[in-house]
Amino acid sequence: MNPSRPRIPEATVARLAVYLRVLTGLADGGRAGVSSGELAGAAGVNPAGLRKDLSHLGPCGVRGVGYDVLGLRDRIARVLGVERSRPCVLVGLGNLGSALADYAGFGSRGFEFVGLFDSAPERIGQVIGGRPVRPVTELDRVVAETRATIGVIATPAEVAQSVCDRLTAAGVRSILNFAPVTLTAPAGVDVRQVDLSVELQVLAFLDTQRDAPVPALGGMA
Amino acid sequence: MNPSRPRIPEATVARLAVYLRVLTGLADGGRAGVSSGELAGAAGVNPAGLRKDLSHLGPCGVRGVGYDVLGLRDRIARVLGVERSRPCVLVGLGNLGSALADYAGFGSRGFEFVGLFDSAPERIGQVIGGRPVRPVTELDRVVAETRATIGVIATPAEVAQSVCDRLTAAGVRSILNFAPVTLTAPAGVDVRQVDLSVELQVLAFLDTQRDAPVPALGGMA
DNA sequence: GTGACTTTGTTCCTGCGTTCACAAGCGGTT
DNA sequence: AACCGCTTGTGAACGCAGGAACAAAGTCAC
Repeated sequence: MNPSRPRIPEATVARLAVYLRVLTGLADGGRAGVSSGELAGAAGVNPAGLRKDLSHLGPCGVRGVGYDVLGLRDRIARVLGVERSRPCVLVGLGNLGSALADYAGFGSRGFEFVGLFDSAPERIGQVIGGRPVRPVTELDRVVAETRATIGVIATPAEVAQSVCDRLTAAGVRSILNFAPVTLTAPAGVDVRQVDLSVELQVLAFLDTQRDAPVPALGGMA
Repeated sequence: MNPSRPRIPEATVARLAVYLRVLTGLADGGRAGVSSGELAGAAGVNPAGLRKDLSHLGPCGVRGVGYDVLGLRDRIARVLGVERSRPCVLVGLGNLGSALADYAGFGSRGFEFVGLFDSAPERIGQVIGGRPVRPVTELDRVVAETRATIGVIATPAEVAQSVCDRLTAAGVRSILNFAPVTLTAPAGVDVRQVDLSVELQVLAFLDTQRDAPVPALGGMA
């Protein structure tokens, strides 16, 4: 129903990325068409919800038939902005940072790490994922030169805020933070937090709740 | 208002884990008391929302004064089940898996990796985070012996489903999956999906939307 | 002992996301 | 050419999360 851009819910955007991954797999497998039911099953969501998500991009299926795999894939890719490659910088090349830099999935999804930065001298010069690690002192210059607008923080928690400050000062406007701290950024800068231990703790809570659904009443130990 | 256990929203549980991290930091800093406003600021949420989250554990603050840092920390820890150490197994010791196994934050939050598993012969025997890497053939036995109920999957996407099947067959009932595939698990098994590229794509979309907020209506700068 | 201030805990309300159910439309078949 | 089955797209209701405002309660000052 919508023209194209305005107002796509964030939850929908996250699912569109999942659909895109599933569709890419189907396309590689040679599939030409797919129904909402099958696609929803492969993505782990409700078929009606999937159709509603897709309705935000306008009509893109054929009634009575289903969706064209390649067409839908390209359409979602265009909406998500995967068509053009986006320059990103990554700060912190510890275990997690190295994993991110080496992850092939980013390149095929329109992300290119144009700069890897670390403060440890022994890491400078290492080549990870085809890119050399540079000292953080070059961060501002590289961000300005490459016009990178996305920054990923995979540093220890203690320095994450200062890295965030430097990134925003250099012009980065979207930050993905893996450090277990809540970052403060200027208005207009979007920060997304991924806390691995939080995910685990939610899992542990559900585990606890399943073991002891109703303890006794209210009395504590 | 609630006794203690039944019905805490999942979104609240995720935030409780964040509060717990902030409170631990305050406690280490020697702080004795804290108000909802300050705690909310440090956690990046609304003060009223924080109080509502905390109300699920019953009254735990003092009106006119605030919250006792240590008391609140212990209370949240008890609700989240951090008090007792939970045995977890981790499958896939690539870059990401190694980062997880080596992450000190898990141990201090009540998670203990009692088994690290990989299928690559060159990784067997390596010691990561103080634990040796074992062949996946020992997975079933170790899960049974340690009674591990939580499994973490950090393998390539192609084998994630088969690893999931083996974990559930061995008795694991909570799974945290980092592989970019949608897993199918039996009823009663809780699967949480963390897709790093999805997070990045949501960020990229918001970036795109900001650059071109209205396609054809409002003129751009 | 009384008053006033501070902060919590709760309640109401608004908005969003999700799900269910139906109408519209297209292809295949006779 | 007309019918029938299948699938999409949309409209409406339900439930939930988030935010703001108010009442309860405890402490500090005098």
